[in-house]
Amino acid sequence: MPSAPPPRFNNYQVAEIFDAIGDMLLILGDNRFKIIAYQNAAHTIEELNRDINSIHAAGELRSIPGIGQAIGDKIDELLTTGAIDYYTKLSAQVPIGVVEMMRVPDVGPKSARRLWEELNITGVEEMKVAAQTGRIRTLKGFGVKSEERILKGIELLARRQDDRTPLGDARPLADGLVADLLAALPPHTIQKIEVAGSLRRWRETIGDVDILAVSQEPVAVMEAFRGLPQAVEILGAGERKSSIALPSGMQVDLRVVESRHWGPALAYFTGSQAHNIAVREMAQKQGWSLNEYALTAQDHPQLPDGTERYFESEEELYAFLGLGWVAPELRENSGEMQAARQHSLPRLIEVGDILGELHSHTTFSDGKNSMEEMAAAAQAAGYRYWNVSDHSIGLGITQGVDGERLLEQRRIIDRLNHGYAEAGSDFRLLLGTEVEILADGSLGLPDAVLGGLDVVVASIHTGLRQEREKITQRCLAAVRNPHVDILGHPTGRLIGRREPSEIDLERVLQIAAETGTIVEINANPARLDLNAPYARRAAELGCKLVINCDAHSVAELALLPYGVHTARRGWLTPADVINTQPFDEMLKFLKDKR
DNA sequence: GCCGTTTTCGGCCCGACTGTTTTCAGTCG
Repeated sequence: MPSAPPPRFNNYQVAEIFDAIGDMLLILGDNRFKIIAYQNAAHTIEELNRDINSIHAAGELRSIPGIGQAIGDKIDELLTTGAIDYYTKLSAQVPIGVVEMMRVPDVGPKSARRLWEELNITGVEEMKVAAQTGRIRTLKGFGVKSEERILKGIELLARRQDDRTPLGDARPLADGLVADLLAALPPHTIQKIEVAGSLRRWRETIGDVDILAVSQEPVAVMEAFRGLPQAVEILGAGERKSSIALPSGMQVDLRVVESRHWGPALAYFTGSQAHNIAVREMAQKQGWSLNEYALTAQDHPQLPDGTERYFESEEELYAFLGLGWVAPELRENSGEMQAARQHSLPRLIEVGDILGELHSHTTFSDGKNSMEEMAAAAQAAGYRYWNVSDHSIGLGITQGVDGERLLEQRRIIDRLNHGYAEAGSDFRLLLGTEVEILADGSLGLPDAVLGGLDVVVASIHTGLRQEREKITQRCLAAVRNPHVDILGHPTGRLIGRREPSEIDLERVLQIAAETGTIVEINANPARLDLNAPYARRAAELGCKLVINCDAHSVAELALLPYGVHTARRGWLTPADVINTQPFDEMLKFLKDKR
């Protein structure tokens, strides 16, 4: 009897298993470096820009950094048999509820293990009851405060539905906090202040907000920070470091350092942890120990131990170590250290490089502003060209455009373009559509209509849950259509709300490269689709990309930085992105469609 | 458990804050 094929695991699911193994080993008190190895492997797999199944099939698991013999074998076992024996045995040993207890802030592996072994507590709810009834204080080393902290932590955990905040929510919150803090203090109390952490790296979701400041009066700054009206909870209160919780449950940390420490401090608090460790290891090889304040000589060939070096900027610190300055978006220990050593870091794309927008909506479909209003806003924002691309009819949720309404849009665009030319402006409108890729792979408008348009964006909005092969073929049919210029938001994901479709992106990107189809990075912070790792992969495969706001209103023109910084996280240069090009050159890329 | 521009064995980043302590472990980032 033929056995059923093992279930398919995606990168995220594989990473979750190795994360869980790491957590269980933590609770069991196993070798800490072994635990770090599992955590690193999980992190690497989650960030991978290729499907782990295809890497496995190619026999290339061991070429992934951080995957060696043991973990490589376990991945092979999982993908071949559908399970990992080692993981199954660990799961039988450590109750899953004990692992979950570690998700409560201030409950770590040591506490979780003692509560489990000494009080027989095997879940968050049991832990809550034990804290409420004063059982926990009976343990040596735990007191009333410990119980209060645990209860507070459980409350905090419940308040935030998800433990990470989308970038698009966190960024304005952080900027608002900085403004409020500055306003709460006498002028010039703070000399420098910057949002660091994963926000400065423009990660698509944020765990907590890190703010770094320089001030001669750290205590006053700390007090003002903890006194902010947004602070519903004080999570920590030191002389130079405080933490607060916002109503959403998100944590914000503020650190105050001296001016001479700014370089190492900003680098340190920007992270990522993996990047920091790599920088520290480099420093160590040169006889320096690096912390968030300074380099300190340690086994240095010429200098006595304890000799310190300070840096007022990150650039000086990196240069001292023989490294080019690494843009925060690249600091993920995914090749940037090697490039920094060789001084071959790319000239990353910047917001100012973007000259036009090729995907936008108006009141002809589900946009909030008219064509005239959108065009005026685009022109005022300094764009040189703007493509009006309303949804094709039949999407159900919106009205849309058909051949006739497109003719109406063409008349408006011709009139407006004529006006720009008359006024001596080189700003130009283009007529396009965001045509729906239907469930069977055909398009929502006939080729004869698409052929008359300047720019065709093709996207999927429905049937996103189709199985892998079906949705991949559906998308490939659109990519191969000679009228389709751009593939819009390729995976359809909505961060924190809707998983990406099962689409085989590796294959889609290959065919996009072959056919000269441009791939979109959708700048809406809810989408960021392609994501950074796949944007990087797309460029590697020879695709050209476009960064589009997909603006549905004048206000959404402001979303562009989210797209550009995602492109930067994908190592993209202006040459990779067609809407950095002047109008005529950009059109040449569109005509390159094969 | 991983890894090698000093190493295939012996390393593997570093400090602030808190609580329950009488000098430090746990947690976090």
